[in-house]
Amino acid sequence: MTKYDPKRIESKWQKKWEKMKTFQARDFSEKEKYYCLIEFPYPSGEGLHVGHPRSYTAMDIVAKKRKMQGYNVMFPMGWDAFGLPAENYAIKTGVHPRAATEKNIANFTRQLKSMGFGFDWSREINTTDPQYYKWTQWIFLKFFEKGLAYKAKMPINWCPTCKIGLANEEVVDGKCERCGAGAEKRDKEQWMLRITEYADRLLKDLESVDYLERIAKQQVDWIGRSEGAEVEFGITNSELRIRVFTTRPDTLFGATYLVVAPEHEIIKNLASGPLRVYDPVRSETTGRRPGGESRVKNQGEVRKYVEAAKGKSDLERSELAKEKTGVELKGIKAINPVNNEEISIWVADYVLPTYGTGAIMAVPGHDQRDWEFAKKYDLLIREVITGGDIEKQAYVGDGTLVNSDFLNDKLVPEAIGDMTKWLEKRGMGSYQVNYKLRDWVFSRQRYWGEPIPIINCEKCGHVPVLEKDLPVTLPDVEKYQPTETGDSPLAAMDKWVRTKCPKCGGPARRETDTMPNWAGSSWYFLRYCDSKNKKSFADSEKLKYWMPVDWYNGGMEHTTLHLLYSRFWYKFMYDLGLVPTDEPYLKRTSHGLILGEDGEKMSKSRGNVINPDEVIKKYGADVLRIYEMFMGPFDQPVAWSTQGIEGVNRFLNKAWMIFTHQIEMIKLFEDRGEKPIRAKEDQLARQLHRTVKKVTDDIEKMRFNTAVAMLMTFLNEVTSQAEKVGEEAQVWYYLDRDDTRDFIKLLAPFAPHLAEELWQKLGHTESIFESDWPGYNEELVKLEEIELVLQINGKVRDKLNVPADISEEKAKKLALESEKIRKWLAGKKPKQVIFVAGKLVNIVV
RNA sequence: GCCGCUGUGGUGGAACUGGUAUACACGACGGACUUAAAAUCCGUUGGCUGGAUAAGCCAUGUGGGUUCAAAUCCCACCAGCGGCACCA
Repeated sequence: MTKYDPKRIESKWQKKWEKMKTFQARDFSEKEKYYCLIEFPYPSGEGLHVGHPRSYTAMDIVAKKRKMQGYNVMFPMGWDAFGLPAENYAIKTGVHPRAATEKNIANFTRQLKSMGFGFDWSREINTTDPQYYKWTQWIFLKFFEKGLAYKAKMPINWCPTCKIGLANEEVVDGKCERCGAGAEKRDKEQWMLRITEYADRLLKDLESVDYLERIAKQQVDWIGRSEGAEVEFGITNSELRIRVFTTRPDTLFGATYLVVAPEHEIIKNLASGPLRVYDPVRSETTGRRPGGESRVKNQGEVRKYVEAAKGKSDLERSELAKEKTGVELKGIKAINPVNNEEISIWVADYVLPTYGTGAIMAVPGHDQRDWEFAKKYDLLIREVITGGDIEKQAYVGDGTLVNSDFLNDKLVPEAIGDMTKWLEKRGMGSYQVNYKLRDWVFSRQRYWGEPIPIINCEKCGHVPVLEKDLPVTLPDVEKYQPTETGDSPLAAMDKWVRTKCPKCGGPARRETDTMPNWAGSSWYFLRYCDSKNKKSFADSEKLKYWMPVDWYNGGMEHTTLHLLYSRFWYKFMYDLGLVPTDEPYLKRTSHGLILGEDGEKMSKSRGNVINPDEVIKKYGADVLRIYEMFMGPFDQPVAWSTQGIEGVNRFLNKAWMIFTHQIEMIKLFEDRGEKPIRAKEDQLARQLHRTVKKVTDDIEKMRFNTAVAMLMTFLNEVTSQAEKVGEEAQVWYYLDRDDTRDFIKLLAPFAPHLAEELWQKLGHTESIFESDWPGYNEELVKLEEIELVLQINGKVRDKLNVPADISEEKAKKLALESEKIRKWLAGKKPKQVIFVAGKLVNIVV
């Protein structure tokens, strides 16, 4: 008998599968299609992380099972290769991101191929390939054409020392990661995508797809729909107005002050000096002087506060909520439209510019944050809803209205409706649906991304690059560092920047911003359907055949951004008639992170990184695959265990030993024209049927850990029933050809190399993945006999072996006859006897 | 801070819609084989009382509740993890 040698069999089958095109998907096959998708990796310099194979193995198991179930399966792979790390590496070393990326991809490819995944490599894509990003740019132009791409002034992180824009990740504790100087917010003209236009549908259509509950929940919350009213407050001695959004227009009589975000335009507009207005065509800011406005008296103080807020992140601003700060805009007052009361206006950084209108009406009596703020600054707290004690804290519950004129004695829901109507009638406000979701900042002032295909012409404004001129390729630059003006390094490439306007032919300048990493990943699953198409992003017939994705697995960390962005792009394309359905993914699941042995996130600096290459070298890919599935519940984070992997190694060695032996024995019998013995047939056969059922079901529910446990249990059963038979006292495992075949099939998606090798030893010439998935007999799965539990007051007192289908009457009778039960009853009369079929009898005394 | 999730032996975890808590695996301990070690095989293994493989009590983060019955449902609290829009 040969020893289990994963190295030999794994590379052997990997080569064979590639040669035989075993896992290639066929366009327009008559079989039903099944599209399995995993998030394509960013090919980092560190190589494959043991976390990657967790998701890939899971979907690989699904894909292989589906193939055996007769589907035409597509399970593609590609590279999400634009991104910050390659660029920062380039800044440090001068190595072109393209070169670094190519090298990393080669390494990733080697690593992935050594795992035995059934990827269809013929469809491989790479977001940094001009033939790919040509279509990313093309889709952007569609957004531009439809008015969903626009420019707006948005804050970026800015390091005043390095004079460059920073990604959020590069700001650590409010400081620039490179030099340690305090990072600031700085306004910059940015390309935006109007995702909010789709907020409604992104929310509603979640009902039509099968996403894991917590994934759908997180999306719903991220979109954050709320109904309420927008209310307009006038300002004393001014034509300016402040609009606020509130979900509680019923409390308007209790609004005793307003709070605006430090970024709110009213602050600039009420300051002395010219009103600054940005001219998008000329890319500059010009001054305009508003006439006869009132002025804030404590401008110095306000300006200082606004400046300080620039150095804080949104996170800090809301985190500091315990100690809320603010400054009153002295000398001006707002007018409450319902009662013409003059109320003070404050600026406070706990109000964020990005939500609602960037201004709120404060109702300290009925909002806890407002209440704390009012207590601190000694502002009026007025009760307008009964039911609480506003001296102690804000009352946020239901109740009837008081101190509210025409709303008095009404209940909250009615008051909301009445107030909204009242405001609408007088033009002071309106019913409004508000979303937390914000438009998507689509510009990056970076090198390693898709150039935004826009040409800025002095005469014509923003002009799209002609379709025939796509792709706008990334030019080589001398420096990868963003420029001191905050523009991308492309801005320094004068030759590249200077071009002609496609509309008027006059001199014009190229857009130098690039797209965010999310761009390429927002539509990659479409390109897989037709990855080599030169005429369009993908052939519409092929899209019709393959889309939508049947099952998409990825990380929880992508739930709100990537998942939402790609749904948005897809819906937009659906509206243009470019894709066949209105949702891209039928089913979405998530995997948990793999942590280091210390329970911490794996990272170089912690020194707890496990390299999959080393694991494969020591144990083989099949062991790594099964260990990653066995280590814990798939959707939860689990810590790596070097010891735990030993158990899986033993399991596969045992499987190899048992089956190579038994296959020889079966052949021996068959050669002699005898039927192999299958004594104890009943027990083992029933166990096998149970195993088939459990593994079949568990894969669908992504409960891979219990599926593996079941495979182990079966093997334990096989060994425990083995006997020595014959003259040479050979071990006999009581498995005939059919049993052996079925078990190997169950093992195949988990340990494809081992299973394929055993399959061949059984005498098959075609791949095991061309065979069919085993079925089971529901009758044989059922237990014949059960252990009936006898309880008294819910405590187990005795157990009886009885037929599984025992009747209620008989079970109760047996229970009361039990000696132990009689002892516990001690002559007392049972009050109640409860019978649970197939489980227990509980006697209540 | 906001949103989402998790908490069960020495460890990773199992327990389907409330119904035998601790499957499977790791580790530990004892034994077999071996000159020895590794590997392999067999046995024991939640805690406490007990000579016991007799009997019993206590255990699913903490405190309460619902129920004949709670790891599972409800309320409050504690701890940890993920996301928070320019990391991907």
